[in-house]
Amino acid sequence: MFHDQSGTLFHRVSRWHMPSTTSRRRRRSVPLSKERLIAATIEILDAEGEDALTFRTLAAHLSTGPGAIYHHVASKAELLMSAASRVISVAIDGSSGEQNPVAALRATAAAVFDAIDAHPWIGAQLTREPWQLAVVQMLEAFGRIFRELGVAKLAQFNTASTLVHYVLGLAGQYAAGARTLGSRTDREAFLLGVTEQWRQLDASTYPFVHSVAEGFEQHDDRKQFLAGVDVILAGALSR
Amino acid sequence: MFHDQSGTLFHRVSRWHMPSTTSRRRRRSVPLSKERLIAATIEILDAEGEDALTFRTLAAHLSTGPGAIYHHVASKAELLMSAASRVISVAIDGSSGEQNPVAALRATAAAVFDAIDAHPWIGAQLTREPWQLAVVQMLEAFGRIFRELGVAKLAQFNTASTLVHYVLGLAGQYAAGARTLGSRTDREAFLLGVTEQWRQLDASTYPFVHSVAEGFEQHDDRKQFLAGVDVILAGALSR
DNA sequence: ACCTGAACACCGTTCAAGT
DNA sequence: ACCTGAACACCGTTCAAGT
Repeated sequence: MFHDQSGTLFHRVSRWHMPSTTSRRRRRSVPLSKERLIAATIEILDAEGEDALTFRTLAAHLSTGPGAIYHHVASKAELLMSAASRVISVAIDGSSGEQNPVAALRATAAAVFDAIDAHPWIGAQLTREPWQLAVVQMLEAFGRIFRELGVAKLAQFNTASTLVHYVLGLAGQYAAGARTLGSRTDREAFLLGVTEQWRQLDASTYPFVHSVAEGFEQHDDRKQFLAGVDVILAGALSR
Repeated sequence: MFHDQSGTLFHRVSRWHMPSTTSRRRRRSVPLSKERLIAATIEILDAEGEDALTFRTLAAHLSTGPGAIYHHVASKAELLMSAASRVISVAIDGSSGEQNPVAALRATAAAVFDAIDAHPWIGAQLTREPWQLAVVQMLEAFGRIFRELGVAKLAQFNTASTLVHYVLGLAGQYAAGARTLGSRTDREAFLLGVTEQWRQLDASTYPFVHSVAEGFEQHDDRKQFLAGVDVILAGALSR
C-alpha cells in the first residue's frame, strides 16, 4: 500500500487542490502552467479514475474554462503522456542506489509496479502512445542494469525491451482490472470474479486454465509480477 | 505479410461486405446477427483503423441504424472483445500441430504476433478489458505447452502468464505505432522517427538509449519479438 | 499573452415508433 | 421480435471575444 514514493508525494501535495472554495480561490490567484495542469491531472486520475478526467472537469478543478488548457498543452494526449512520465521518473529515481545489479533490477521493477499500483490509469496510458517518454525511461533504467550484469552487447536491447514489454502488458491488465472495479471494492473480489468465469469455460478445451483457477483468488499480484521479472532475468543470464 | 491465416481468411470473406450497392442490397436480405456484426467489425478495423469504427459507420456498413446493433450485442466493448477473441482463436488453432513443445511454443507465439501484425487494433483492445476471452485463450495455449515442457507445477502459471503479459505489452506498443502511423506509411519511417527522438534526449541521462538508437531503424519487429519469447523460454527452463 | 465559455463536430447509448 | 433513427448526454477541440 505504501511502497510508492510518488503516491505519497502526490498525496501530500493534493491538499492544495482540494475542491474546497478556499483553496480554489487561492488557486486562481496563481497563473496556469503545464506543471499545475500535470499535478491536477494526476490528482483527478488517482482520486476519481480515468473516466473522470475530462477537459471540463480539469478546467473546473482549476476554476477556469476548458479552452485555457490549450495555452499550456497541445492536446489531452500530451497531458497524459507528461503525467505518466512524471510518475514513472519519480518511481525510478526513488529506486536507484542499489549496488548489486540483480538487486537493482528487482528494486527498479518493484518500484515501477508500485507506481502502477498507486496510479493504475498509467497502465492504459502507456499503451496509448508508442515509445512515449515514460517507456523510454524504463528502457534506459533496465538496459543500463542489463549492461552492468554483463549481458552481451547485442542481447542488451533484446532483454531490456522484453522486460519493458512485460511490464507494459502487466500494467495494462492491472489498469483494466482497476477500471472495471471502481475504486472501492477490493481486488480479491475482482479475482474471484475472474476465476468464476474461468470455471465456467469448457473443461476439455481449457484444461490448463481450469487447473490454475483454484488458488488464483488469493494470489499476490506483486509477488506474481516479481516472479515474472525473475523468469526474464534468468533467461537473460542463461546464455 | 502473409503469415497470418486469419488475415487471409477475413480478406477472402470481405468481398461479401464491400460497400458496393449490389452487395449492400444483398446484405440487407439477410437478418443481422452477432456473427455478421463481428465480421463487419473486423473488416472495418482492418481496412480503416480503430477510429473509423463507430456504431454509426458499422450500422451504415450494414445498411441499418445504430440502434439495431444493440439487439445482438450489449455494448461496443462486448463487440470488440468478441472480435479480438475471434482473431486470436483462428491464429492459435492454425498454429497447433507441432509435436516438439519448444517448436510449438515458438509457432504459437509467432502466430499470435502475425495476427497482431495483420490486425493491429487488437493490441489496444486486449488492454481494454482485463482477462477477456482472447487473453485466456493465450494463457491456455502457452500454459499447456509449458506443462508439456516439464515446468514445475507451481511455475507453470508464472511462466505462462509472464509470456502472456509480454505478448500483451508488445501488442500494445505495436498497435500504438500502427495507430499514429496511419495505415499507409511504412513502419521504417515510424522507427526512424522514434530513434530521432531518442537521439534528441540528453546523452548523459540516457546513455543506454543512445547506445541502442543506431541500427534500431532497420530492426525486424518479428525477430525481436521471437527473441523475447526465447528469453522467457530460457528463463522458464533454467530452474 | 492569457483566459473565457459558447459553439462545433463528433461519440455510445436509449427509446418511442414502426414492421 | 426485430429494426429504425431521432434524441440524450456527453466528449475533445476551436475560436471570437474579452482582460
